[in-house]
Parts: sequence; structure tokens; C-alpha cells
Amino acid sequence: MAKKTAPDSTRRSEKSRRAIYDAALALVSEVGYQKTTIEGIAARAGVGKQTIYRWWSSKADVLLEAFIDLSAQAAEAAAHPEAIGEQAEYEIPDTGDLEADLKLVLRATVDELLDPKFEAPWRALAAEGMVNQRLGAELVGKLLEPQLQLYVKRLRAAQEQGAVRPDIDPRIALELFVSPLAQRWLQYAGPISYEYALHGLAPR
Amino acid sequence: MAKKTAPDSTRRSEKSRRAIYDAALALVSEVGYQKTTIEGIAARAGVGKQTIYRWWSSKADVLLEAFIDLSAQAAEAAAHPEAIGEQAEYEIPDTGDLEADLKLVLRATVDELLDPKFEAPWRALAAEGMVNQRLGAELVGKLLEPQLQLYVKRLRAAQEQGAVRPDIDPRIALELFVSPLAQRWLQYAGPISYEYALHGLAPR
Amino acid sequence: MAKKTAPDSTRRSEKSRRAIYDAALALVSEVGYQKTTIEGIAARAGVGKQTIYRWWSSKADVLLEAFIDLSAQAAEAAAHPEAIGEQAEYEIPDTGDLEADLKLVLRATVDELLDPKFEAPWRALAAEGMVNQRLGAELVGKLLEPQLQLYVKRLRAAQEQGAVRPDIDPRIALELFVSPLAQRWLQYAGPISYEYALHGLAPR
Amino acid sequence: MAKKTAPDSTRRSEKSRRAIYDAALALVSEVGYQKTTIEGIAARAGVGKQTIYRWWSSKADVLLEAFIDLSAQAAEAAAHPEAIGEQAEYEIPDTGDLEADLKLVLRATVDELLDPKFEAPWRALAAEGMVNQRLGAELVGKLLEPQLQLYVKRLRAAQEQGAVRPDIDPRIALELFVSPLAQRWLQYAGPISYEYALHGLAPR
DNA sequence: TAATAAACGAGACGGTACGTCGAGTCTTAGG
DNA sequence: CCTAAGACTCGACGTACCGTCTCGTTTATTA
Repeated sequence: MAKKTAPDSTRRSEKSRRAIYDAALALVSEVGYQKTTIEGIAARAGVGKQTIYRWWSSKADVLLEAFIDLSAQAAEAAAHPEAIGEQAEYEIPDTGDLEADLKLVLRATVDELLDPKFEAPWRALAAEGMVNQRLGAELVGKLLEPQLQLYVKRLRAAQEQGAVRPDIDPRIALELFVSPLAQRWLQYAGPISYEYALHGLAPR
Repeated sequence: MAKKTAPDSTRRSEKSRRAIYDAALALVSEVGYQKTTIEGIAARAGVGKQTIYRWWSSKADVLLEAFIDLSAQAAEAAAHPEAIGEQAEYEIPDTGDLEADLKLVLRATVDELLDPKFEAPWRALAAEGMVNQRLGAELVGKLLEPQLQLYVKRLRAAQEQGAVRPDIDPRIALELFVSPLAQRWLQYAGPISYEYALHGLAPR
Repeated sequence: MAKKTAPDSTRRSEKSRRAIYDAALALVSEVGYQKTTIEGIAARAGVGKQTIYRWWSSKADVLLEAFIDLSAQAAEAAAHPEAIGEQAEYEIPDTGDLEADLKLVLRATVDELLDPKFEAPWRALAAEGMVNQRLGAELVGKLLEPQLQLYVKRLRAAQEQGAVRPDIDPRIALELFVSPLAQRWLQYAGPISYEYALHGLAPR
Repeated sequence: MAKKTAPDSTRRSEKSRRAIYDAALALVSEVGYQKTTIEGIAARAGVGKQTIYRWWSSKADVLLEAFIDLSAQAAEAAAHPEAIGEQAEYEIPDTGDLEADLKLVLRATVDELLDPKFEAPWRALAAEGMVNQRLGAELVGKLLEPQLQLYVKRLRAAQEQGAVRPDIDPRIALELFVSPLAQRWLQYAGPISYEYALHGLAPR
């Protein structure tokens, strides 16, 4: 049994897609995720509802893609502020001073979490991902894991330089200072100042 | 100006409340939080919709109370399996061996997270709390913080016994091994075996 | 298998029903049957769509009932202009002069067909009834046949008085002068003046 | 101001037109007029929607043309069963016996009304024509009137032969026996047997 | 015989309405 | 006066078609 004949993506309207991304992100920021509706996104984007249903299967999917797109743009801008449009290949800097390097990146992360443009969709997706395993997996795979791999890479380099004990698994070590930060932020469980973000490193 | 006259809680039907708790928890487990509706809860509980709206202001509130009730019952059962109905006063045991004591409790926590009766509502509430600050605060205040304070108390005792460095803030220390566990579980980000739960302690 | 638990008609809102009748008739007259939508009726009546779907199964059904109601009111008004609200018991007058009596009634019929309040819904229902047998049957049974039976009764009386040949079936005889009139009107097939309406009688 | 440049009918695809006629008639017979859609016709005919919109302005127009085409074919077949494709020039036979001649033709008419291939589109068009004056006029002009003129012609011949009173208008006389038949059929108002069809003639 | 321009199939698009579901409010009857 | 029941208005859902608008791809003259 065929699945209703998949749409032809070569004829897809780029303009509509962009408008949908923008509308989705704006609405989530303005009125919250629950009150953001497919109809609302369509109306705001000046697009027929069917155009959304043709390409995405749920509100969460729309938002996920919109957010990935937003993140990609932000990453590019961060990596090459002068040349927008190229493939970002960001890496955590390696000045030789592990603590300073991590501090720098954690600060950038905190800044992003507190940026109102990111906060609402980020929370919404995180929440949705906790209840919807498929979305959760995509979220982790496409957004979270790539980010964490940067830390793993930097930590591995530090191990080779002898700056970190060789018996430590970098994947687990990084969770020790990333998770508490995420937790606090997600649960409004406390201020997520730069100082707190770095506490995880202090016991070193 | 009439203020809609708040309901008289002394005349409240205990039977209906219990039925609503049970229906809410059952539905969330069976069909998920999103598909659980107020109408569905009312129908399943054999109760009028108005009876729900009279005492709670949202689906999330119903579930939160139902879950608090469930947790209280479970805690009582754990503390005094012989005498159900009394006020629980659980504490983390203090055998003098901090690591062993923490292991014991972390194991119990993992067990609860994996118990299907707890998992669905727990996830649903956590997710909702990330997007709805008021609910998030209640969730933390009524469920999470009391639990964490047990750890704080035990850690402080350990400090007095000289088993933990005195310059460590117990509140922050415990987040180091609780948050990664929570994170993994919430994000389906990996197995949350007993072994993993204890990794946070290993580097000691 | 139950059919979704039928609604409780004792609790039905009379106000809504009236508003729906009025809105349906008004819209059909103003914009035509095709462009009259259930949403439009609901909006105009200040009523939720569900209230329409709860009590009727289609746009045609709504209009049929509305039109029956309108006709009943008109019949009452014609029969007892002084006492609105009573059960109409209209009859074709019997002055002894058959031709004069029929002329009188045919004129009234033509007047109704040309009354803009009646024309649009009447045409719409007639058209719908030709394509939808169930509706057609209801239309004939509830609106047309009662009307025709008045003629049958009067013709039978005329036969007893010796004013009409006894071997004629009144049911068929009346179709001879009613059908051509209906046809012309329905098909815009020619003017339906009083004169034409009476042609059917002339060959007598 | 551009006028959208009318299509060049010399380059029209005959194959597509035939396919559209066939699809339209088949769908109306199978699922009814309301559920017949332009998209459905296009899909069934293996044709782009635009090809329909290019040559017709509405579903009713397509069906009207398709039905005219069907009728023309049927008439040709009836007139010259041996030579399909020529211009039909049917006439009511004149054997000198008016009643017998009319009976013959009325029988043929009843047969056509009961032929399932004709019934559904015929009803649909009749219904549409009652609500849409333009279509109604075309319907009468292109299908109904030519048919009726045959009767007029034959009746006039009968008048010249002295078989019919000279003061009777043939146009009106024929409605006396055609309309009741049409009425009954359109309204499912009774059986339209051959006997009934001829009742109109009996009182002579 | 190639070019070229229209009709063609396909189907994405912005829309409107469908018929359904559930939210939250209000009314009725019963205990 | 709390309760079960459920009708009410409202708004969003996801689907079906509308009529318009590109896209290549035939097809059938015209250069």
C-alpha cells in the first residue's frame, strides 16, 4: 500500500519554507508552544495549511526543522561572521589551556540559552522530546550530539596533552558539567550564571 | 461584583477525587499526556466535567496532584510497609559508609524511574514544567526539592564525619551525580543502568 | 453498535434552532444554495457548528426543516391571520363553483412561487430532492403531498356534486394542471402568469 | 490589458476531450453529482486539471457537454443504427394515427429516462438547472426544446389533418402530457410506467 | 528537418469549507 | 449546593477540492 504518493521535493517552494520557519519561531516566542497552532503558523506565513501538512507531519516537526535551521545560521554566523552562507565547521579552540577554553564555550552556551530568540523554541523542543521519543531522538541526534562531540574532541586532545587523567571517559566527564547546567535551566531550578556553569570544573 | 463564589471544600466528594486521580494516571500511562483529555478523565472517572474544573485549573494541575498523591503513597509504603496511611518520614540511611548509602538510594531512584506506573506521568510533568514556569516551580517545590534535601542532609552529615571535604557545597555536589542521571533518562540519551547512576561517584 | 449516543432533545435550545432556521433561509436567499455553508449558517446564527451537526445531518436537512417551519407559519397566518400559533387546518374553499375555487388557489400558489422569500429555498430543495432520493421523499411527503391532497379532496367533492366526470381519478387530473405549472417554474421554461396557471383548466 | 489569450481550439486534443466526457459521465453515475469533482474527473481521465479548466468553466458545463454528446450519439444510433457518425435528423413518425405515434415516442422517452446510463446525469443536470439559471437555459435550449419541437411539429400536422381541434396551441397541449411524466420522474413521485405516460392522452 | 510555441500531464500553491474533537461555560435534575 | 450529565460557543484539527500557477514533455505546425 502506497503512502499517498510522496510530494515532489524538487518543486518545493523555498519562499514558503522560509516563511513557515520564521512564523513558527516567532509564534512560539510570542505566545508559547501550546498556543502556537498549525493554522496560526500558516496564516502568519501567508501559506495554505496543506503546504505545511505536505512537508511536515506535526507542529513539533516544523519547529524542530525551523530551529535546526536557525541554529545552523547562528553557527555559521559565529564561525565566519564575514561570509554568511558557507558550511560551518566550528570547533572548540585549543589554546592549550583546557579550563579557559571550556569556560569560553560554556559562556557562549549560556548566552544562547538566555537569548530570547532561542529560549522558547529550545524549551518547547526539549519538553516535547521528553514525551515523544522519536522527536527526542532527532533532537539529540541533530542538535545535541554534534555539539557534545565538540567537547569530546577537545577533551580527548587534552588527554593526549596529559592535561586530563587518561582513565576518564570524555563522554561521561562532559556530562558532569553540562548536565547540571541543562537541568537548572530546564527546570528554572536556579540561576544559570557563568559562575554556576563553571562550577562543574572547579573540583578539578 | 460576583466572584463566582469559591467552592466549599468541606463538602467535596472524596470518592470523586480519588476516581479522578486514578483515571488521570491511568490515561496518561495508557495513551500519553497529549491524548489525555479532561473529558476523557471525567468519563473514565464517572464524573462530570464541572467537578474537575471546580477543583483544578488545568489538566497539568490534575496530573500534578494525582502524582503527588501517588508518590506519597509509594513513600509511605516504602517507609512503613506494615502501616499504610501514616505520614511518611523517610530518610537516607546513615550506616557511616557514604558511598554505600548513596548507591542504595540511587538504585531506588532508578527503579522508580523505570517503573511504568511512574514513568509516563513523571515525564509528562517534567516536560510540562519546562514550558510552564508555574507548574515547573510547583513540581520542583513539592516533589523534587524534598527529595534532594534528603541528599543534602546526608552529605552534610558526611562532612561532619570528615568523609567529604568541608569546602564543598552539598547542594552543588549532589547535582553532579543526580543531574546526569536525570538528563539521560529524560532525553532517552542512553541507558540508565545502576552502573551509570554511580559513575558520578566514581571520580572521588 | 450504538450510534454515538443520540442527543437529549428535551434539553435542546429553542433559541438556537430558530436562529439556525432564520440564518439558513436568509443565506439561501442572499447568496444561493451552493454558496450557503454550514459554517456560514452557524456564524450568522451565532451558534457553534457542532450545534448544527448535533441535530441535523446535512445542509439540505437544515434547509428542509427551516422551510417546513416557514411554510407552517405561512399556512397558519393564511388560515387564521388573527390567531398566530394555532394548528392550521387549511382547506380549499367550496363555493360550489369548482373553476373559480381552483383559480383562487392556483393564484395563491403562483404568488408563493414568486415570493422571493420562498423562491430560493424552494428551488434549492426541489433540486436537491431530485438527486437525493431520501430528501426528495421527505420533501414530497411533508410539503407537497399534503398540499395536493387538498386538491384531491376538493375534486372528489366536485365529483359528488356532478361537476366532474365520475370516471376521472382526481389524483391524476390534478397533475394535469399542477405539473405544467411546476415544470415551467422550475425550468425557467416560460412565464408563469396567472393565465398560464389556468390553461390546464381550459380544455374542460 | 492582457485577456489571458483564449486557447487555440484547432490544437485541442480530441483524445482528452473524449476521456473527460467518459470520466464525467461514469463518475456521476457511480458516485453521484455532488461527489464528482473536477480533480476526480481529471484523475480518471488521465488528464491535467488545467486541461479541464482551459475548455470548461465549471463541473456542470463539463457534464452538460458530455451529456449532449451522449445524447447525440444515442440519437444517431436510433436514427441510423447502421451508420454511426452522421448527423441525426430524427422526426416523430407520421402514420396518420396521432395517438399511436405519440405512444411510440413516449415509450422511447420513458425507456431513456429509466436507462441507468442516462438517469444520473440527466437528474443532475435537471437539478443544477433549477438553481443555476444560465445552465438551465442551456439545458432547455440544447436538449429539451429540440425534443419538444418534434412534438409540436407532429401536433401541427395533426391539426392540419383535422385530427386535433384547431384552437389548441400545440406547445401548451404537449406540456399537458409531458410535464406530469417529467414531474413524476424527477420527484420519484410515483411509478412512470408506460401506462402512466399515456394517461395524458386518454381524456381526449 | 529543425525550431518553436501551444496544449498537455502533473502537481504544488493559497485558500475555503468540511466534519470532528476537545476546551471551558452554563443549565438541568437528583440527592 | 455539590454532583453527573450533557448542550452550548468557540477554535483548532487534519482532509478534500477549489481554481491558479508553474514545471517539464509531447505534438504539430511553421521557418
